[in-house]
Amino acid sequence: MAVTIKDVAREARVSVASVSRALNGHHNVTDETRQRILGVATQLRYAPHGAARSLITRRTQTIGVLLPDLYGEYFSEIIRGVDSAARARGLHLLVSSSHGDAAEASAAIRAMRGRVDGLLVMSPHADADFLADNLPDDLPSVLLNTRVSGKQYSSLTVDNYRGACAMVRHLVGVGHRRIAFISGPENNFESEERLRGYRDSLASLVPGARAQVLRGDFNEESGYRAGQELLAQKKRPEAVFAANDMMAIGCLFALHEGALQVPRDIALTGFDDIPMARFVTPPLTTVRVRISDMGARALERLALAIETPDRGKSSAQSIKPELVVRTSCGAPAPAGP
Amino acid sequence: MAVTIKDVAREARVSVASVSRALNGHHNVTDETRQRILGVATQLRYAPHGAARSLITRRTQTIGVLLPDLYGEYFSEIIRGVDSAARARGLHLLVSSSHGDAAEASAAIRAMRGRVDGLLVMSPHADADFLADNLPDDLPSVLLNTRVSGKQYSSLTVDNYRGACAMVRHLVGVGHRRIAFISGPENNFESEERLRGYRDSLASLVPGARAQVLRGDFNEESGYRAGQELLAQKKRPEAVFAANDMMAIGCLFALHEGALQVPRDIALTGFDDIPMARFVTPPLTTVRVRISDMGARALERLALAIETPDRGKSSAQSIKPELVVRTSCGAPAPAGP
DNA sequence: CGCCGTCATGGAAACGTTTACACTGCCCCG
DNA sequence: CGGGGCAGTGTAAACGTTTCCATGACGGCG
Repeated sequence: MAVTIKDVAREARVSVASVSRALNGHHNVTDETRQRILGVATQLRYAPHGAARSLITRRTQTIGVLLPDLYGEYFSEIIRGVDSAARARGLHLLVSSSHGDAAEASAAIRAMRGRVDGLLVMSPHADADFLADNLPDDLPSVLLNTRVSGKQYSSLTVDNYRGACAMVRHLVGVGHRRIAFISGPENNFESEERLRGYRDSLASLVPGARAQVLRGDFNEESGYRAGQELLAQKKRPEAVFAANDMMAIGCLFALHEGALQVPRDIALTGFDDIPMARFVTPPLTTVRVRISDMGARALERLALAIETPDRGKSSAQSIKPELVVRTSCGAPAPAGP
Repeated sequence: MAVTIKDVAREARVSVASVSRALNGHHNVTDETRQRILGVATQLRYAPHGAARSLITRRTQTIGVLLPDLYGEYFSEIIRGVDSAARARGLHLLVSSSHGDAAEASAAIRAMRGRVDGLLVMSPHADADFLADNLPDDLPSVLLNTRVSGKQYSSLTVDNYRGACAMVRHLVGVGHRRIAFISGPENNFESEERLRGYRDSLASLVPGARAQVLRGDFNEESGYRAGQELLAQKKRPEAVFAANDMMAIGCLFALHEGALQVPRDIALTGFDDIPMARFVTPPLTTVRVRISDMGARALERLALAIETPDRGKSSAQSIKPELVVRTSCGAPAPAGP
């Protein structure tokens, strides 16, 4: 059996109350007894039982993180940001990922009850109904890139729409007119917003242009297939805008196999600016999201909401992404990194 | 206040004992009352309090994961593997990362008491003393790539030594004689083993060869600096073997900036086979570790140890990595991926 | 008809903490 | 010299579960 506070109390010949006080640094305990207790505690290698403690204090020092998936650089960047912010505050992270469907996500949320002080929800397929049904209203939560922005929940969202618009504007500015788009999965908020940005800005900037959308799912494989589709076309677009970097990279490989040079023969751009985007050849022009920063900010927001439950009840923050011009788009890359 | 089991009991006009039995699927409760209880529970949106439950059951359904850092693809691949295995078993993950020094790591382990059923420790700088002082002996643990293999702890280790040997053998086989090495950080078990493999096999395969070791720290930046050092040398090596892929990629960029072609002018190889290794140009010849598999296997081992505390008490498993020949080493790449 | 076994249910203890409250000396002040 | 405050300590309640044990009803069998 593990050593409990009672063992320490017995050994130090005091009550458990005094042990608790001494260990938690309360002032109302003699220096002498405190020293004795601390000595016994370290000697016995006592560590308080987390569950017992948080049962009574109603604090767990833990944040629950709900992710749709852990695959790919995007999500690992997110949790890297979340983790570093959490560590700075002495919080732990209970991660739960890969909730394909709503039922799994719902179960995961329920399982978090009594184990976390707050919830960081990142579910691009979660909608208002799902959240209303599943988010306990006594648990502080922050939503990350979720369809529901505003009113009742605290949220942090990338302005995917404007990011996509900026990219299309850039491509048009470089001189491209026929611009194809590789879309993300259906029913994914981010995916939909980027597509909408593409459609709207193309329509407004290139009157009469026909939007060409290739189906994708955010994974490299689907980008590769889209690239193959493009190769098979007789009249290819001048530029391809993939809804995320991983698909752009997959597409790049397909084009390369088809002996097409990027950007000489065809321009190619992505979205997210995952670390890998700098390393492929040619380096990818993309939309920078500062993924890990976003994770960190989300955690900060949540931590604040936990500390002061009333303040900042439900504010929606939007993050404006930024165009990063490298060479894959055919534009002369600006100086700098 | 959140709804507790008492609320459910009152509403369903039964005792808390019956509610507990009904919800946990025990057989000794009438179908009728069970239905009534279940109805009330869902209607009240009752979710059991995790801390309270695990206080009495002594189970948390959670695994603690101790990582040195969350940065880079290597560790995110690890936790991806761990996570998928955990999910398959219905386990949650309490991650704690970035323990620069032993004191932090020690505190993290203590904080896990009563919150986890087992510990997955990945600390290349952890040694026997540290573990003996800090690992509670009543908590099942699995060590991942840690210096202490064998006797008292259950561990999973990549055979870094043989992996490095295989790489040197390959480079020599391709015809290279002057082979430099970019090392990882000091006091890192994996780093040391890879260096040892390089030294030993170079000495045995190329008698009289001089080992050239450039200091690195596993990060891209240090690989870049090593590349710059190489550029500055008058008599450059024919091949460079970086102790991990990230440094190889950094080095690749430096060489590229110096107008050196890889592999025509100089061969370059890495270690780990992170996903990015396939995507750089030229694709990196490296040593495949199957990082996420390793994480998954480690979790399986731990889960087993938790279920059957006596069996498999402390076995050391070693994973043999595998050479992946792409084009950066100057060898004709074999067919296939 | 009475006894015993079975089964559904309830009461209460237990898990390991924190903390409100009570208690004991002691000092200081009136 | 007595009482009030105060500082240090102990006792016990509370947190929300699970589970042991007791209880009572009921049916079957001798």
